[in-house]
Amino acid sequence: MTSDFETQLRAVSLRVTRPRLAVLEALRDHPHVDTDTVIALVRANHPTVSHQAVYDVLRALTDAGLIRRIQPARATARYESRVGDNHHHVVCRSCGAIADVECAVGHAPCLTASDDHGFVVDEAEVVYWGTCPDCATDRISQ
Amino acid sequence: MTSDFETQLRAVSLRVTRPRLAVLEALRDHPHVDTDTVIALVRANHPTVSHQAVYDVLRALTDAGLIRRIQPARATARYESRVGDNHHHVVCRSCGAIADVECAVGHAPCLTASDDHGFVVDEAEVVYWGTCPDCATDRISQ
DNA sequence: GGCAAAACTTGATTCATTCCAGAAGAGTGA
DNA sequence: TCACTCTTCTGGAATGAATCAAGTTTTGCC
Repeated sequence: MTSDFETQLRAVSLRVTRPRLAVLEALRDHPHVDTDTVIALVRANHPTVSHQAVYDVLRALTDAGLIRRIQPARATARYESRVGDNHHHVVCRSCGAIADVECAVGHAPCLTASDDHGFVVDEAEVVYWGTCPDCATDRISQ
Repeated sequence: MTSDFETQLRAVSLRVTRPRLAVLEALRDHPHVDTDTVIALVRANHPTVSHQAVYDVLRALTDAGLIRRIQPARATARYESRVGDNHHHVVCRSCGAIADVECAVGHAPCLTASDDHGFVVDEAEVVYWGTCPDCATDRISQ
């Protein structure tokens, strides 16, 4: 378990520290959480970790590609540990809930822009906007 | 020209005010600008407009669907006046430049999630990440 | 064990965005 | 055209996520 994260960290030549392991654990157990929640989760087990350390760790892990930062409009940054597969997200407009969505179309035609304006594109990010089941129910019952 | 914007505003039952017209003009002439730039552009013609008014107007116009807010990760909010067609954006990782991209695939298979988790999806937003021509050139020449 | 570099702690700061109270302006009916 | 009402705007202060800075601790390596 922990040694798994250790391996991941070493693989990208990052040192293995308690804050980093704690962040990785928190993200494994709670996908799509924002920075504040990560801090709270980490402190549940390691009360002395500073918020600055969490920001630092999140940035380091993101740069290293171990976690992914997602930031839908009008929301604070969220992170998830699932990387490598090109999956996407559905975001609820009303409550901000996020769920994973597999990339429907196999080799992903949507990942190729029609006219790239000379840009060298290396990733396509898709965000589906809508209403989650809970909010849809609320709206009807009101 | 101006009367065109006036019509748009009235169509969504928003009052026609100088700040609103100024913001719409600024966005027509400068697509993909951030809030600060909008404020600067508006003040070029109407020096007395407060920053709060611009924030207010941008929100009102966004809610009304006259403009669209785009907010790539690690960047401040940007706005564009092109709405209605489902076009997407290429964002340069290094300088933040944004360019429009037509939706390549006609009726857009990428707009349909494979498993929507019960979400009612009404929009799919695609962001292509990469390097713009200028930054690519810089990198090579260094 | 001991050393250098990387990472962490504490505390302050920045900056986009929002909140608030009062003033001004737009639309409406007489 | 004029007065009235409600929306919008002005100016200033406040919020909150994220970053910066200085000094201390820890990690990985010899």
